[in-house]
Amino acid sequence: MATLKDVARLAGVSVKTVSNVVNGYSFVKPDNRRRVEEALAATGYRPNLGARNLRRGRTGFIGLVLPELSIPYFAELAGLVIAAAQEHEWNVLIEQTFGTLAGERAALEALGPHLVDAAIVSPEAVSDFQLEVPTVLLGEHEVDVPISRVGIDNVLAASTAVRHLISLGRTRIAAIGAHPQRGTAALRLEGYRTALEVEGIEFDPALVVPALNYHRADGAAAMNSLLDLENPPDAVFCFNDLLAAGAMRAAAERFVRVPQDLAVVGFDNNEESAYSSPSLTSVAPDKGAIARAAVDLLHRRVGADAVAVENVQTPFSLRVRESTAS
Amino acid sequence: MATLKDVARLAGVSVKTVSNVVNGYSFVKPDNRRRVEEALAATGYRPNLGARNLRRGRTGFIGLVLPELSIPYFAELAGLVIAAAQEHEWNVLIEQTFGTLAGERAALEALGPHLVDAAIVSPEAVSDFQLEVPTVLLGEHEVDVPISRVGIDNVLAASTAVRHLISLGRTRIAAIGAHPQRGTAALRLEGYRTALEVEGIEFDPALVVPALNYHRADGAAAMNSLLDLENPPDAVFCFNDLLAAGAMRAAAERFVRVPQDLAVVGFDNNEESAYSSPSLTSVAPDKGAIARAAVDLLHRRVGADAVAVENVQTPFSLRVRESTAS
DNA sequence: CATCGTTGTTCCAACGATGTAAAGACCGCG
DNA sequence: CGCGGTCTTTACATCGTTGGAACAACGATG
Repeated sequence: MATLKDVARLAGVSVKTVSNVVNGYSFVKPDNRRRVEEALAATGYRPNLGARNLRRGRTGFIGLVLPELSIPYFAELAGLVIAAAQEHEWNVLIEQTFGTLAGERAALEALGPHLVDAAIVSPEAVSDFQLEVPTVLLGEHEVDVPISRVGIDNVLAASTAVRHLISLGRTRIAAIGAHPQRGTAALRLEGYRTALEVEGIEFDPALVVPALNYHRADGAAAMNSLLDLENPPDAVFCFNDLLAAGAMRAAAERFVRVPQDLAVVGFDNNEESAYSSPSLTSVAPDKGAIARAAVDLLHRRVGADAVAVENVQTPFSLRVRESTAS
Repeated sequence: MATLKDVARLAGVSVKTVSNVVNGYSFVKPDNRRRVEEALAATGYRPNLGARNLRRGRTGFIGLVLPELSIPYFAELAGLVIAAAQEHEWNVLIEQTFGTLAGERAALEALGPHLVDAAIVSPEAVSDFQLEVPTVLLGEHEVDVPISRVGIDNVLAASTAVRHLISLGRTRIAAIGAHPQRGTAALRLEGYRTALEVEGIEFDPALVVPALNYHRADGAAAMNSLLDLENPPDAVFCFNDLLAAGAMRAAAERFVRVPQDLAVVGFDNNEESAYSSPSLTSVAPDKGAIARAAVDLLHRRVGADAVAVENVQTPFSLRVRESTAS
């Protein structure tokens, strides 16, 4: 592995001159610059990032803390964050929390200034933060500390989804995904209730089903409990697409037809949702916009002395598919 | 940010003694050890990884090169690799190639010894490697250089899947996913042909459909072309679950019933495949075993002088579900 | 009591890069 | 020819850590 020293020796100049060339410093004699560039090419020099960052006081990494890569929403998002980070010459370090308090604490603990320049965190459990690097939160989970956020208007998005169901003529509309701690769940529930109220449909607490995790199995379990009701729903709003996938699966197993007997809306617009049978209507956040906004915000923040709190709202849309065909 | 120096000053000992305590060196007077530990706790000291790795000649990272995180198989695998890497105190750096030659070259170019200690690569296009760090390949894509590999027996797995279809009494069995360059595709095709031969079914080239990418859309397109045949298949073996998802979607759109009119088998056993309607029979590689084997292999390799080539074969199973119910 | 080996601690150099300051080269101008 | 000013290059210190050598303290040994 060639170092600056090797290149310098080969080019017959000092180490610093090579460093200057590498970093695009203007005042280098054309003749020397040429010799250095030849030596760089000849040795295949690549800067040692550890050393460079040690000297510069940066690490060149940002942390991305999320529940689990096997959840499609977070996998898609992670891919987009990696792409966005590349624009700023950042590498991304992914930490999985599995949605647990202990996991989130461990991940946040691990991401000090010694490891990352900044962090993007998608919290589900922690509320007390002890931050050492610029951080931006994804989603709406509430925490005690003022931190910048990026996300969509969950209340509006949820109410849009539910009003879409109502526009189909459905009146017994269930919600799957209530959660005692998650802020995002609370907001989506609020949007659900708002939509019912606006449209003059009475709120029935029996139609709101909690989900401890947001996996497919939870959606299936919730759907089964709804179908066991004396007066089952004719539509269901699921707080993410995995819950919806589970719900549709459970409905199919019980020969409940979607959308005829039961209209279903999801949230997140996972790629798979366009290909399920029936395909799933879903709230589609602009994931690319979220990733870019988060990374750009951190990029502005790093090195800045002011610690302003920004809230970025990214756009969303409703993708109407077969699961809510009329 | 506290450094060793700060801790040393606080504890009234030399920097090296603190370093010794941090690194678990035995010969430290109990009294000093106690004082150092108190000082460590008081300052909340965390080692600067850049500096440590600079000194040690390590980086503390391994690279994971894969096509795309939005492909569920790779997302799930990435999550497992991250978990496995943690056991060895490694952080994982993910590079996406999007399956292109240029992307793979760029990713491999970026992962020198200055950035990672080792790399796990899932290649689809490159064949000429220029490796600077210990590397292990996932899958069976052929390359010119001898490198260690981890993966399943693709021929056996594919033939197992196809023989399962034959055992259902199907005779016109199609294959979706042939690809001119991908080694894995060649092996799965070989397994397909082997199974036909063993079971005495004539090979019909019209039933083998290529797929340039392995996304859902490609599976749908391939399925449509198969259904346009004069004599369409009664079963189809898809080289991954995404192709199968697309195929099932296309079948549903044309009112072809799965499994009655068409049995479908996929490959990879994505989590979503258990929840589709109908649920998808799929070859299930043990992804956890793959991740662990790859990381462990690299861990043995790093620091070793011998450059032996190992080939690790991990187990797989066939998950039979509704798409091949009889 | 001199010697020795074992413990425990410190000092110094080094990993590879960059910021700073200062020295050297070179120019035009009076 | 000497001066000041602009380029251009260099030596040196430094980031935080660890390896190695040197040194100091200690009890045990003959």
